[in-house]
Amino acid sequence: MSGSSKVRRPATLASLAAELGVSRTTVSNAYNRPDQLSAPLRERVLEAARRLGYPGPDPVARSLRTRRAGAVGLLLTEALSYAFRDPVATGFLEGLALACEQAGQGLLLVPVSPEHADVSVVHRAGVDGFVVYSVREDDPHFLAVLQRPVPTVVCDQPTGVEGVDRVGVDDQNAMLGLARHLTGLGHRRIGVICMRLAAQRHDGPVSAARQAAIGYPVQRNRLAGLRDGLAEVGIDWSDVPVWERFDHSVEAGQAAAEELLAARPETTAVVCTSDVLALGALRHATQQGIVVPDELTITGFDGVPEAERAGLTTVWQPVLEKGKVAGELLLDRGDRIRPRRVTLPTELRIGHTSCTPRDAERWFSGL
Amino acid sequence: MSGSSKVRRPATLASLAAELGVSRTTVSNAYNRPDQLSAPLRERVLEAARRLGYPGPDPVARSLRTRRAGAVGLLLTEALSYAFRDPVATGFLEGLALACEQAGQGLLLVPVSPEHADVSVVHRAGVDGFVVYSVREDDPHFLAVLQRPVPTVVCDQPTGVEGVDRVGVDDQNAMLGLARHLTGLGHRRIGVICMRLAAQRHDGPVSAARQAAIGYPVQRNRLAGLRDGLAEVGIDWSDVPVWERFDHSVEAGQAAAEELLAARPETTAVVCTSDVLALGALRHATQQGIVVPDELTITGFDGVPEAERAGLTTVWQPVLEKGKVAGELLLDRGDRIRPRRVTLPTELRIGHTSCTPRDAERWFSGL
DNA sequence: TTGAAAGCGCTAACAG
DNA sequence: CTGTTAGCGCTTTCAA
Repeated sequence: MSGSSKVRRPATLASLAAELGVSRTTVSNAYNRPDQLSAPLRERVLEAARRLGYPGPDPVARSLRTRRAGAVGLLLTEALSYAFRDPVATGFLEGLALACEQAGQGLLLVPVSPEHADVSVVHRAGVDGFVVYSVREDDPHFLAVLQRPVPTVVCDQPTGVEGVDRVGVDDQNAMLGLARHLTGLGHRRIGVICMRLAAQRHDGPVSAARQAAIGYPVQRNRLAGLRDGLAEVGIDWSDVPVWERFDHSVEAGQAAAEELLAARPETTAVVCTSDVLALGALRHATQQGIVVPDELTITGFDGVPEAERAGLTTVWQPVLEKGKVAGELLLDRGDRIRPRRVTLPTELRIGHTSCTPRDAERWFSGL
Repeated sequence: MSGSSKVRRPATLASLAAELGVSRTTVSNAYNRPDQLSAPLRERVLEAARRLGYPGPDPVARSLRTRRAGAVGLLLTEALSYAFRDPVATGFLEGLALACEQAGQGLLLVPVSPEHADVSVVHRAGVDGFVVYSVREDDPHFLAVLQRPVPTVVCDQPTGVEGVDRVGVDDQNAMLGLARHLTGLGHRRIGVICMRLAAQRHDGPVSAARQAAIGYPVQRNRLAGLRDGLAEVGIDWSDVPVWERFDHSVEAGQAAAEELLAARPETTAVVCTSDVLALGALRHATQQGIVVPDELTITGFDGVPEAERAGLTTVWQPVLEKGKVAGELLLDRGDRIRPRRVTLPTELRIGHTSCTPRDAERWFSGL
C-alpha cells in the first residue's frame, strides 16, 4: 500500500501528552469529551496536535479499547463486484446505506470472490455486526459469520436460522398471487425460468430431484407458490417445465427462454422468478417476432425500474425498504433478546406483458 | 446493537492458551502460521477453540498489532446512499470492488450524509487507505482524509492535490472533441446544462462570476473544453447559456431543459455535462413533441448503459476501469514514492440524438 | 518447536 | 478539572 508520499504516523496520543506535559487522559478528553477540560487547555492540546501532525486518536486502537468498530459488515452472494450490477442488490444497498448513514456507522463490504473461497475475510472484518444479503443456506462465508460473536441480520435467505434476525417478503404467497392472475387469464400451458437453485452450475431443465434439493429458500418458495397456484386449477406441477439459469443476467434469461420455448412451443406464459430474467425472455420474444402479450405472456419478480419501464407484469417488492430495515434491525440498540422476523408486503403489478392467451376459449368454454 | 441472541465473546486467545496449558504464541501460530507448530498440537488448539466457542483472533486487536486494517475506505460525494442510484458511481464501485476482491481487502463505505456534516466519521474509519470519488475541492471530509496518515487515491476530483494519486480522464479534451462534432454539424446556437458547480444550491442560469468560481474541476474542465471548441468557430462563450442543476437526476435535467429552451428558443443543440441530465433533456423534448435530433440535438457525457440504449450522442468514459485503477493504485505495494497520475482514454460516441441543425445552410452557404 | 516479555495506541474507572 | 492505573486482545522478536 503505497501511492502517497504522506509520511507514517509521526505522533501518538502519548507522545503528544508528553510533549505538552499533561496526561494522556487529558489529550484523549480533548478529542472525546470536550466538556471534561477547560477550553484553553483543549485549544492548547489541539494546537500542539496540529503542530506535531497528530491526526487524532487512532481508530483501530480506539475500537479495541471501546469494543466497537463503528461499522457494519455486509456479506453478499457471488462476488462483491456483482452486487453493483444487479438492480435488486443496488436497491438493497441503497436502503442499507441509508440506515448506516443515519446511525453514523460505516458499511464494510466483505470481499468475497468466487476464486478466493477463503473464509478468513469474514474473520478479518472489524465490524460490530453483519448483514447477510441473500445467500445460499450452506454458504461457507455465512457459516463463518455465524461464528463471529456479533449480531447478524439476514435479508431474504437463508431463512429460519436460529439466533439471527431476518427481513424479507413472503415469496410464496406473492407468487401464488401471480399464479392466480395467470390462471385467471386462462393460461394453462405455463413454463418457468428460475435463478440458480444450487451451488453447482446448471443451466437448463430442472429435474424433480433437483427441485427437491433447492439450496435457495427464495427460489424454493417462489416455485412453491407457483405450484400451489397452478394446482388450484388442476395443473400438475410435474407437467410444468422449469428452466434454470446459473448466471443472473438478461442474456441468461434470453437463452433460457429460447430453450424453453423450443422444448415446449405450446407454452402460453413464461413465468420468471426475477425481472432480469424476464427482461431476457422479453428480449428473446422481441427478437423472434413473438408478440407479447398476444402470443406470449411473460412475467417477472422484483419490480425493478427497468421492468417498470418495460411494462412488465411482475411482483413488486420493497427492495430499498428491505435494506433499510436490515440496517435498523442491526443497529437498533433496543434490548430485544428474541430474534425478530420482519416480513414486508409485496404488490402484484400487472403491466402489459400479460393477457388472456389465444387458446383461452378452450378453457372458458367449459364454464 | 442487539438483534441476535448470540452471546458476547466468551473466550480470548489468552484464555484458550491457559485452558490448554500452552503459550499464547502457540495459539496465535495455530491460526496465523500453521507451519510453526506440529499438526497434532494445532489440531488440539483448534479443537479446544471449537469447544470453547473461540471464534479466532479478534480482528480489531490483530489490526492494532499488525498495523493493518485490511480494508480500504471510500469517500463519496453526497450521501453514501446516493451512490447506488447513480449509474456512473455504481460503475466505479464495481471496478473498485473488483480490485478489492482481488487483493482480499474490505471496502469500507464512509457514512457521509448531508445532515451530519460530521467529519469524525472519517477519523473513525479503520482503514489502510482511502479512495476519494469525485468530491468538491474544499470538501471537509476530504480535508479530513488528508489528515489521516494513510495513502489516498482520488478519482476525478479534486485534481492536483499534493501527495495524492489520481485517476481520471481528460474531461476538457473530451469535451473539445464533442464540441467539434457539434460545430462540424453546423450548430451555432448551443445551450449547456451542467451539474452543480459549487457547494451552495443553485438551479438556473450561471453567471460569469459563478463560472469563474467553480468548485468542481470536472465540470470546470468540461465547460472549458466546450468553450474552446466553440471559440474555434468564433462563438463567444459569454453568449452561451449555461444552466446549472444542483441535483443530479433525470428530473433535474428535464426541468433544466425546459427552462433553457424557454429562455433561448433559438437553441439548436443542448450539451449536457452528464448522461443523466441529457436523458432528462431528452425526456423534455419527447414530452414537448420536439423531434430529436431533427429539431434539437442533445448530447451527454459518461456513456452509461441507459444512454447507450437511448442512442444518445455522448462521450464515453471507462467508469469501471477508473474504479479498478483507483483500487490498484492504492493497493499496489510497489514502493513508488512519487504520486501517480493516471489518465484514461475517452471515446466520442455519436448516437442518433445529434445531426445537422435546420438552419445549418446559413453557415455552410458561407463556405 | 515452544514460551516469555514487550508493547500496538487508546479509553475508562477512580482518585485527587 | 486532571492524573494514575489497568488493561482491550493480539503478534512478534528473541531465547530456550
